[in-house]
Amino acid sequence: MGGEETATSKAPRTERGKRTLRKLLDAAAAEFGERGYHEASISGITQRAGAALGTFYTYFDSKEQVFRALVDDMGHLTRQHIAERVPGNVDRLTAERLGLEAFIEFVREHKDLYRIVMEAQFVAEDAYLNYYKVFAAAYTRNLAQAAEKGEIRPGYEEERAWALIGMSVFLGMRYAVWSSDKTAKEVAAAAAELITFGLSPLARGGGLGGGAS
Amino acid sequence: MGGEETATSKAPRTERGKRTLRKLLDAAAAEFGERGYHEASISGITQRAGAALGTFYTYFDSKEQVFRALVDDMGHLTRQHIAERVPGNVDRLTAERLGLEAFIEFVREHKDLYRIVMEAQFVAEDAYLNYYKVFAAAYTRNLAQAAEKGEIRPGYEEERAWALIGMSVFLGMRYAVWSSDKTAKEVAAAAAELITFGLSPLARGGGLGGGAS
DNA sequence: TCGAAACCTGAGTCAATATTCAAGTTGTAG
DNA sequence: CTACAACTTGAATATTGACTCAGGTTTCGA
Repeated sequence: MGGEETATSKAPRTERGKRTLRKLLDAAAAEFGERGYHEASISGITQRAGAALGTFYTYFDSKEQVFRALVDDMGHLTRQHIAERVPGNVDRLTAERLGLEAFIEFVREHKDLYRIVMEAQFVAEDAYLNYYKVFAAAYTRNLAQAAEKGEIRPGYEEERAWALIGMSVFLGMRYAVWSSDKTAKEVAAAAAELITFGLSPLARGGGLGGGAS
Repeated sequence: MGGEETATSKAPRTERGKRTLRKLLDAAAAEFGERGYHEASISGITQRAGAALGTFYTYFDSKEQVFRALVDDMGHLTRQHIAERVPGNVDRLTAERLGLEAFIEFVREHKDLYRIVMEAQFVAEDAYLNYYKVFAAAYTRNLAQAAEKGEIRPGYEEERAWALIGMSVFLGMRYAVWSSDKTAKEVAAAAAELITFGLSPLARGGGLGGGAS
């Protein structure tokens, strides 16, 4: 997959240009995040950025292109943030808890960008697909490796990856985007307990986060 | 709560009217499902329905109103379909598996409507919120009851409900909307195994679906 | 310091389409 | 059969907002 660099001809060549581009990207994130893709307007973006309408087209070909750029950006940022918070040497079950905790925190700090990712499903489906496929592939691999090491039960790696991603996404939506009435730690502990032991009454009740609500 | 009946003044009074309304609703589901809310056009809807443009406004006040009507409809249909497939007397863990299986099958048969529900997050956020809140509340209650009966470990009912809904939604998206490369039964079995025992290598490996991929 | 390249400006163009409405057609009660 | 209500029609209206462009201003290497 190639598209690291965006449009070739539109890259800024001076310091001033770089500053303007950054202002426009931040403004676009805010505008799309607050108003959604279709309610958002280019003039809204340039107003937020303190620039003239035409300036937008110095750096972007279209409304859709800047939106896609933001989605890709979010993918990088998310993976980076989670990687920073999850040491490479912990076992899979611990990694799940820390990863979810980091994810929820991240979403809280980037609600706008997160909303953009979700809306990409309807605006730039391929970008959205790619976003989650990258996650799912990495996740599937991690699960398979953990299974080999005996850290988790083997089997169903792909289905589990999608199930776990869905869990994270919805917990992020509910406890980061919609409301922050519980801490990321609490939510992550609850989910980790579920991921580790399932719902079965036979599993040991102690363990991680305690057990009571 | 309460909006069962839609607009009062716009209800059809003759057989012909009822038929036209139904054609418009079906056409709207197809148009929104295929093209998304904003790409969809009223003229697209009326063309599919074989009606004139103005006829749409005999039955609906606006584009958004018909969209909301479809979201509400989907909520009813989904709950009904799942309730039909999950006997009331089975234990919670079995209910989870059957419910997910029914859900995936349902999404496969109603991809258009399902896409509409997801897009509602950006078009009619309150309708979307309501859709999931109803599910989450019911789910939370079911989990609490099951815990009382000793069918599952108690605690974290609300977080678990959202986590499980997220799982279903993403598995539905991946294995029903995007691709049908696995049967609903297979996917449900994998998820049920995860929900029941978690990932822990300590849980018994036999049980439900076997274990190997 | 100079000039070209880079950048900025915002009024104007243009296509799309949600919604209205005045004039017809069909159904049905009496 | 008649007349009114229900329904249908599609051209016209009105708004919106993405995108263009011709002319300025700023930057920066030489």
